[in-house]
Amino acid sequence: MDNFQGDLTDVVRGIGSGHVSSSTGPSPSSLSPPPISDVPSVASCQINPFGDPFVSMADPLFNLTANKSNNSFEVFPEVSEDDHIKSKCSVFPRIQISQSNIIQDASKCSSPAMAVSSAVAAASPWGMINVVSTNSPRNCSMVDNSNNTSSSSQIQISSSPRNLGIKKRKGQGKKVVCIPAPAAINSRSSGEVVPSDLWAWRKYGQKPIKGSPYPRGYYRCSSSKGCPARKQVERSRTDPNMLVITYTSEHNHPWPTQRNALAGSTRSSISSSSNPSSKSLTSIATATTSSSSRVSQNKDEPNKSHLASSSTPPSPYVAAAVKEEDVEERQNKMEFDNDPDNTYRPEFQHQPEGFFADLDELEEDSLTMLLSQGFSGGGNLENKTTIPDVFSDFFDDDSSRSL
DNA sequence: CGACTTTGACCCGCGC
DNA sequence: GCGCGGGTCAAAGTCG
Repeated sequence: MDNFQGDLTDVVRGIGSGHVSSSTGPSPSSLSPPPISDVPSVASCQINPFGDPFVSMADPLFNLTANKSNNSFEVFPEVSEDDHIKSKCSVFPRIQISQSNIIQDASKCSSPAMAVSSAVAAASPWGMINVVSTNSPRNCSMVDNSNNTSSSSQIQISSSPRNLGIKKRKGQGKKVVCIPAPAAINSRSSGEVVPSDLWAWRKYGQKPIKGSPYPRGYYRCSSSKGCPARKQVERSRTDPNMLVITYTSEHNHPWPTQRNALAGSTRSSISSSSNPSSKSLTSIATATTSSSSRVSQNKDEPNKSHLASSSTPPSPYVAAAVKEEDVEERQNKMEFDNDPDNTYRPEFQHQPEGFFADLDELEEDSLTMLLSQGFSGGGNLENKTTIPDVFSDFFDDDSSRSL
């Protein structure tokens, strides 16, 4: 049902594909994104037990220089969870898709921020992405951007035992992601906006939540049978412009393959796929995710929806490491890190070659779409970064699609 | 026809 | 023990 909905993936994609300049470090104040080459990478994208690309991916395209010494977790300070995401941003980094007016928000945070300069950001309603992992009490959360959602927004990712009143299951960790709701563009009649990611999600329920005027949607991973991964999507009570997405459980399967990704993706409640104009409006928000992939994954353009022909998520997205709340999960992550066979592991910045190798496996259109999402919007490519030749064709070819 | 969304009912955990 | 609220199930309907 999130057909119209913007996608986290989209957000990420925008980031990654857009000229992502990211900076981590305690100087959020630097409003001008450093040249890509100088930009420290966001983080090592490490494990994302949930398999969510936006959670853990770095941006290989731009070869963000990762802090090689810094593996993910350290990059992102822990943040606490709270039932309501408060508008206090204290200690965690943000990924900022910097669009001129966006970065300043970073200064609000005392924590390291990633300034992501993205041409795409311009086209995207989401200017800022705040990826957070949580563990410590009350940290940042959502910035009150009610007034500037269009230009600035964030994605917040946190793990917490009980986010938003969600019952915690044993052994499960949760990640909460807050993103600006692509409202009008991606909302359906219900008013619900459901960002999605590269996984295929199937809605299995919706419930009104006490204390919130907005219902919560329940989704499970449909990329693979028996996958326990679930997510809940609801609007923030404190800021209706923000969506709070809670991921629960991990995917028990590799990154969805093209086939899997397409599974159940044929439906498109939005006409965007067939309607060029609407598509252009929603391309950023919808084009990529599994769910969104439903939108974009039309039979007409079956290959455009996913990155997924490779078990390794070849995501050029800005990555953020998420710190798990549970020790167990952390251990699992560590295991992931140490596990060469881990299929989820999007540690691209450390393995650029591997990344490109994976790209070969991707279907051209998938990549095209992916990349186009990011680059087509802003048009600042030339001065932002050097795009590997391997992608140039995609950009050229695809830019028109998203425009 | 298959896969999805919708939605009411049911189940379960938690607090009182 | 009971009630509330959240999470899940599953039938019905929708869509491509």
